[in-house]
Formats: sequence, structure tokens, C-alpha cells
Amino acid sequence: MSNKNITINDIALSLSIAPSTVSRALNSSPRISEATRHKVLQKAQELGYELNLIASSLSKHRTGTIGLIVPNINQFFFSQAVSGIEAVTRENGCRLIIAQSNESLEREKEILRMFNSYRVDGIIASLSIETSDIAHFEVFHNKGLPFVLFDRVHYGLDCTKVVVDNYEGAYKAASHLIASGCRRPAHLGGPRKNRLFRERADGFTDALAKHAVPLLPNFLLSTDLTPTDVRDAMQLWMKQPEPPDGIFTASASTGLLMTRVARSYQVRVPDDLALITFGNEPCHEYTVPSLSAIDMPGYEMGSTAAMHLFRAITDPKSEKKLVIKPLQLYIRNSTHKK
Amino acid sequence: MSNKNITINDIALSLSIAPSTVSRALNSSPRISEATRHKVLQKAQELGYELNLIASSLSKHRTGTIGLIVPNINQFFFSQAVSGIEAVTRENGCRLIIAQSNESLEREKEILRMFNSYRVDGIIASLSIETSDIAHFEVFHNKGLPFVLFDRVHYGLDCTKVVVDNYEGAYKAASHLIASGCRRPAHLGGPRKNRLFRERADGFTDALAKHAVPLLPNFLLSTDLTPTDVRDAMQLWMKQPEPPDGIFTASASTGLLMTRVARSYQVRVPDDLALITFGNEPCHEYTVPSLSAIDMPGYEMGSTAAMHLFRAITDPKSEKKLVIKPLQLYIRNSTHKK
DNA sequence: TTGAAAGCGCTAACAC
DNA sequence: GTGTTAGCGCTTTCAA
Repeated sequence: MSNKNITINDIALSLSIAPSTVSRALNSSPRISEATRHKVLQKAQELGYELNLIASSLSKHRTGTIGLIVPNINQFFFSQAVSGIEAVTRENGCRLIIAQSNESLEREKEILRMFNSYRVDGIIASLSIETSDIAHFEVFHNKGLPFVLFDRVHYGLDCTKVVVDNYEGAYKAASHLIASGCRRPAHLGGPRKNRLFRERADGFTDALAKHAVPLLPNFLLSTDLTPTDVRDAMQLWMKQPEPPDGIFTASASTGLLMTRVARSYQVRVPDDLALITFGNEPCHEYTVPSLSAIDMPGYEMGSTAAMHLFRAITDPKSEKKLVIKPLQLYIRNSTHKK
Repeated sequence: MSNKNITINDIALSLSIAPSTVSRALNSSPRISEATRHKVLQKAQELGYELNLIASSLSKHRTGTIGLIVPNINQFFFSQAVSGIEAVTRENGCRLIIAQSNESLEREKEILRMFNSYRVDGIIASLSIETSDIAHFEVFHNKGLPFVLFDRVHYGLDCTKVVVDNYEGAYKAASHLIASGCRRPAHLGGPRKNRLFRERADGFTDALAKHAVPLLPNFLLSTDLTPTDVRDAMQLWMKQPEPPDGIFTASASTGLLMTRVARSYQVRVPDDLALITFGNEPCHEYTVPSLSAIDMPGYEMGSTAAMHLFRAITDPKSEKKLVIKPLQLYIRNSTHKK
């Protein structure tokens, strides 16, 4: 129980030099002789000195910590993004505080306040599904705190954003359904107040128009993408005189659930119903049939977001960009109609 | 760009009172009049004051932050545990720093040093698969830093541990295989240097012995549970004159992969081969057939671990416990032999 | 190149 | 109840 932590004063004392000299040595300042530098490092090692980041942060006015807000780390996309962000953060010698908004606006506000109290050097965020107004971000943004948004972004905030082309991805997915032989494709979409989901819906409808495939009534649904919404949607569709022969879901998890709901209706995938999702998860390989998807590059989006944040921290006047990451279509068995 | 942050001195100045009074008001100390308390709170609100946690931490000698080390947040079990830990941390008005060891001992050591520099108030950890020696933990433990380990624990560290009864769970799983009609059960196990995996292997073998089912040569494998190990194991087993008719895997992910590998051998699950895994993931419901599993209560293990950590932080002399959480057998289609 | 001293923003003795 | 003062451990002027 050698409870006490060694400080630079302890080193200074035992070497009969000034604490400031020790600090310079430890931070390999240019204004230090190689001899003392060596002496200090030696002694620090010997005494088991470890920097107190709290004290250092207080006097340096930067914490070397960045805050990350994600809706939910359980989702594969976000846990990939976290890994990408963590890697870059570490390369930059910084630390990461992760917090989950659990899709709650209130919680998001709390987290921002917490991060501010913590004096994080910058914030990376993917907005909660409830968030349509961003006044709570603007408060801190206006104080000069650097932000980067990714995936679930809001274009009203003047910061770098890392996104995918949702319209393009949805267009690809719908086109693939049509190419696979679907003539009555349907879309299970997210809330329309959310631009991201509007874009996915628009990509879907435009692809149909382009290929002269009619969009049937009730075949374009806007929901909150909950499990209940999935069941309700399927029920609605199965009641139609001619149900859909292909479904494009706006999220990965709803698509997965859809495979089971379809089975409960004795609908065969892909023969009766082709299925493709926006978002790709490991589980897509394990369903039977395996599930086609538009893959979002989570790790790359995360690492790119982090790189841009560090750029913004280093140079507050650096240009704010809109980075659009490529999407990839993964064709699996759920869209292999005979 | 009102860059400057308001401090208690600003409040003190504008109210012509002492900073310490402001501090007392803000922390609702008992030694403050209701009148000034109100006045201060009012002014703080007006000026947009936000506590500087860094400065507060430095003078209070506690940061209100706890560090969490997990091998990997992508695994469902761990992301559940994170949620449980986060919830309790929040209830206690504290913050959480999450770091992934990525199953690397080196990285684990780095993280510990980082957490120490950060002066976290306590650490919750689940050890990397490489970790068999815990000298790196003991250094900080001996300095009085409170620890709680969960799931991947090491019994050499004198701290509260939250685990499941691996032996019991494996015993249940193997017994279920036998009850389902398996006469040649096999086990794909983890590294034997790891007690957790030894216990799972032992539970398996003891269940066989108890039910007078012979353990055939090569039917008890100890591996690193990588995808390659899964394929190699299956290859080895399929080469036997009589391959296994039931497999119990020591992890959830290897079991999932096993379903696909089995399919590639034209082995029908569950008729030719029953399958059950230690660990349960959402994906288990989506495989065909759905996958039986021993479910580990991730969220509860996490929240319990956090509760014990806060107890240890509050009262350093509090008793170190070994908490054993119950396991549940989820019977699904992969073990329904006809 | 090194030292002395001030201060980051807050808390906690100790007075009054 | 409130003010005064002295730090927490480090960095950073400013001198020397």
C-alpha cells in the first residue's frame, strides 16, 4: 500500500534541481541539456513516476481527451466506428471518453454538458434518432469546441461531417432488387424528419421511377424502425391483394428481424420475397438465406472522423468538410431469385 | 465564439463574495445560508457557469471517473456489460472511460498506465485472453487503487470478482446434449492456461462421465477459438470414423461459425449434429436452425461489478467478494434431434 | 540551460 | 455563515 504517487517535486528534491527543470526534461523540451534530461528520466523510472494528467491538463488548458457520443455501441456499425476512432485517438496520444445517448435527446444534452465539464478537446458525435434540433450542440460549438459529426449528422452545424451517400446506397439497393426480378418492391423506412432516412427513401423511389417500376400504395413506409414497426409493416403488406416481392429495409436490424417475420408468414426468401438492408452486420452471413446488404464502412468513417477532429483541434481555422464514404453492395442469397 | 469559460471567481467577483462561498453554494454545503445559495445559483445560471471537473478533481483528489478495460466491445456479452456498468456509473454521478485491450497483454498494460495517469477512482476489467500473469495489475492494486474483475478474472488478484459458474454451465450444456440424444459429444474448448476455459472443459467431461457417455479420442479440443481453429477442429472431427453427433463450443462466435462450417460438410444440424454454445448472442435467433446456448447475464454482471467497485471506492476496507451469477440454458432448434 | 514564481480553477482548513 | 489562505501537481512565463 505505497499509496502516495510520485510527483515531479519528489524527483526535483532527490536530484536537487527545480521542478520546472524536471518538467522540461520529462516533456523533452528543447531548452534542456542532454545530461540533466537523462538524469531526470533515470530518476523518474527509478521512483516509478507517472504523470498526473489531471494536473497537467489544468495547467495546459487541454486534456488530451476527446468525447464520443454514439446512439448505442451494441450496433455493429457503431462499435466498428468506435474502434476506428479509438485507433486514431491513440495514435495521437489522446484518450477517448465514450458515452451512449441510447437514442435519447435528453441524454445527449446531458452528455454534452458532462463533456464540457470534463473540458474535452473535441467531440465526435452521431446524433440520436430523436435529435432534429441542435441548439444543444451549438452552445458548445460557439464557444469554440471542435466537433465532427458522422453518419447521423445535422447539416445545420458548421463542422466536418463524415457520411455515406444514403441516396446512392438506397438507389443501388432498389436497383438490385429490380435487377433480381422484383416488380413490386417495398421500402421499410425510418422517420422522415430525419434527412438520412428521407434520402434513403428518395433513392428507393427514384430507382423505381428510373426503371419504370411502379411504387404501389402503402409500399413506402416511414416508421421508427422498432421491432413492432417491422411486424406491423409486414402485416400491412401481407394484407395487400398482391404483397411485395422484394423489401429494402432502412436499417440492418430491421432486415434481420424481417427474415424471421417472413418465415412466420410462410413466405419464402428469396423466391417469394427478396430482401436487402441498408447496413451490414456479421449476422447477415448466418441467416438462411444469407442477407444482402449495403455495407457502410464503419471503421473508416470513425477513423476519418477522428482524423478530421484532430485537424480541427490543431488548427481551428481548418476547412470544414463534407466527407462522403463509399458504400458497397453485398449480394447474398436473400436476393437470388431463380 | 465567447471562448472563455466562466469560473467561480467570476461569480464571486460579480457578487462581491468569496470564491469559497461560491464553491460551497454550488456544492450545497451545509454551511451556507439559503439566501446566498440561491443568489449564487442564480448568478451561475445567468453567467452560464459550468464546473471545471479537471480543477475540481485536482483539488479533491478524486476524479469521479472509473476506467473500464474490456477485450473487445464488439462482442455482445461485453457491450451488454458496458451498458450495465455505464448505468451504475451514471447513477453514482461518475463518468466512464472505456478502453479495449483487443485481447493483447501489451495493450492492457498500456491502458492501466493511462488510467493511472488519469487518476481514475477505480478500475473494472475483464482480462485479455493473453493475460495469465497479473503483475501489471498488482502494481496499481498495491497502491490502493480499487479493482473489480468480471468474467475473465484472475484469482490471484485480491479484489471483488463477478463471474459465472463456468463448470456448471458447461455441465448443463453437455447434459443437454446427452439428453437430446447425443452419444458422441465433442467440445471445442479455449486455451487451457485460462482457468475459465479449463472449467468449461471440466464441466463437459464430468457431465459425460456422470452420464456414462464415453469421451472419444480427439473429442476434447483446446484451441485459441479463432475462425481457423473452428475449421481445423471440424476437419479433424469429420475425418474420424465416427464424427461427433453433438458439439459444445466454448464461445458464442465459434458456435455461430460452426453452423456454417457444418453446412459446408453437408452435415445436418441438428439431426446429424447437435450444437450448443457457451454464450448467447442475438444472432443465435437468426441462424437456421436457431442456436441453443448457455446465456451469460452480461448487463447484470456489469452492473454488479460497478456496484461493487463503488462500494470499494467508498469503503476501501469493504469485503472482497466472489459473486457468481446464474446461467441460463436457452434451448433452441440446434439441439432438437428427432 | 536552469531556477523562481505565478497560476490553472477548484476545495478545504482555519479563522472570524 | 463567510472570508482568507494555502494548496492539488503541473506548466510557463520571466529572470538569471
